[in-house]
Amino acid sequence: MLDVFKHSLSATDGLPPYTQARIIDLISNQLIKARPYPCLWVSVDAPGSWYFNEIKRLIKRRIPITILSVDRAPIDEIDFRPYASPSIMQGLENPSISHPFRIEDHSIKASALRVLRIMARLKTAHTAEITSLAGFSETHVRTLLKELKTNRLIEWKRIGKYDGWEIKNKGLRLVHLSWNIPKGVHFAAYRREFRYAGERHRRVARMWRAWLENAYRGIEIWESWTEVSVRYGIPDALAWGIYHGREMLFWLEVDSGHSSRKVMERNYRRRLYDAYLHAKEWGIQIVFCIMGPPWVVEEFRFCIPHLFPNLAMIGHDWREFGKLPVYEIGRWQEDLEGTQFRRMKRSEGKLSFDPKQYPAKPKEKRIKLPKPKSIKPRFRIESLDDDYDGYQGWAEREE
DNA sequence: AGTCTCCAAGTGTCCCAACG
DNA sequence: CGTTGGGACACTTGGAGACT
Repeated sequence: MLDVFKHSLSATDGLPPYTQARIIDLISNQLIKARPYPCLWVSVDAPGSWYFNEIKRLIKRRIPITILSVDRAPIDEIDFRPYASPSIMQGLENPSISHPFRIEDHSIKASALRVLRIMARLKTAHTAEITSLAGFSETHVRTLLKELKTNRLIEWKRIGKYDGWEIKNKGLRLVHLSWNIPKGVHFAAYRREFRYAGERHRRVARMWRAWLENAYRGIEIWESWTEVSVRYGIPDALAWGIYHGREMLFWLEVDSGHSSRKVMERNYRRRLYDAYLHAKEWGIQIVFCIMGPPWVVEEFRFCIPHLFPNLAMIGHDWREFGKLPVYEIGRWQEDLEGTQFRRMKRSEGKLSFDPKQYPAKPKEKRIKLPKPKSIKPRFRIESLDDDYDGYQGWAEREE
């Protein structure tokens, strides 16, 4: 007799598809240990097609698994892959993971949990950043944060230059529970972000959602994540939603400009090609945005190997929040001339500082390291497996 | 100057009961 | 039987004030 277990997830859980896929793998591993012939039914609640397709692509199939949208149930064994024996359907009456998370069992509102989940990925953050990622109003997020603080799930403390929020262990445990992370496994995916490197870089990436909503009227962002792996490259931020009735991805790279042009060129050629492959694979359009100081944005045009049919490339001054150039698929657009800073510069004459006369720093030295554990190359190109082992390494070191 | 907090009022949606 | 409107709820908007 075989067993079918059900695992439900939603795109609004605060995790990108890659991380959800890792959870599914962890659950599979757990089931292998617990049962002789387990099968897994994964129920995915997500709009559009990209999220669903990514989950499907990213999971490892160690046991028979079926991935279905939330409104469907497996009908028979051929829904599973690899194939399961027909007898599994006997267990399908009311299958589930041992104790699936139900929010009603906990004294927390759905909106507060959403904020807490975001905190779990960020670890420490300022209110504006959480607001942007949550997609709620600022005041509402504030009240939610206050509630979370009263429940001792997060705390108010000094983060860098200003005060901010940090998730506590209790909060982390609740979030892990809410994601149905099996007990006893190392799951430190929330440490995707480096903590002390590049204040501004991190800030811009976390504000990506709010930035887009400000710049493009009528855009609907479903979710936005920072430092997310999409197999092909790791965008600093990735927003997913619809614009003009079309499902799209908005890929952000923030570049503070501390690398040589050669390194820049090599990195962006690779990254643009990655984005192109991803867009092609899923038949969607991607807007690839570079943000940084003006000279970096200007330099970017020389890093474009050629124009891509499903990729719009835009560049913008990272000091000017809430604005972006109008994009056009298959083209490169920047709006440096239109920014308040450029106008100012022109009226004042030449800048006294010309970054181009200074030698470029090697890439590895661009991150300041107050703590040794924040060592993390900014642009890593490695396989998924390496990446995942990385998580575990981090988790072990910190626990 | 840039943040965060508190407060009051306003919008939009859903449910349900009363009314024509 | 359909519609109407009150209440609850979740969230937004805007403004005053305080902290650093």
